[in-house]
Amino acid sequence: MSSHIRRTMPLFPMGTVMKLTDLTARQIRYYEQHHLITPDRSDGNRRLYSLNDIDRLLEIKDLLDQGINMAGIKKILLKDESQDLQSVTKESGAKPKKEFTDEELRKLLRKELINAGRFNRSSGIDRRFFH
DNA sequence: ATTCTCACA
DNA sequence: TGTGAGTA
Repeated sequence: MSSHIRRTMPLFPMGTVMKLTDLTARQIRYYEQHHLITPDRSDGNRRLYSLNDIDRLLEIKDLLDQGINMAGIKKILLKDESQDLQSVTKESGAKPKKEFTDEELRKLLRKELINAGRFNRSSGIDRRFFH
């Protein structure tokens, strides 16, 4: 129950998500319009993304790299969502649910703390996870 | 310095 | 989807 909170808690702003996912702000907002992600808003109407949102965006990026268009991505993610709401998936095989491991999170958050204090423009965080 | 919304050569 | 304008 508490892990849900951890993943749902609004944490990072646009800039961070951009670096983490290697997606443009335009894309990230665009996917939101298509209900692929639902980040919370905070103070001055600024988006705050949760770990779930990050995972979601990374999945989208994967699908994108695989040459799948928005239509396809929508189908996949939205269908996957309805499955979660309905029943426990155990019979029809494996549902590709990719989530951060604790170690990955450690790296990301550490990187964040480092970049937080300074004006570090050289991104390339997730180049270590994919590619 | 960052992010947001909106609109389009 | 990119990008620039004008804000908050």
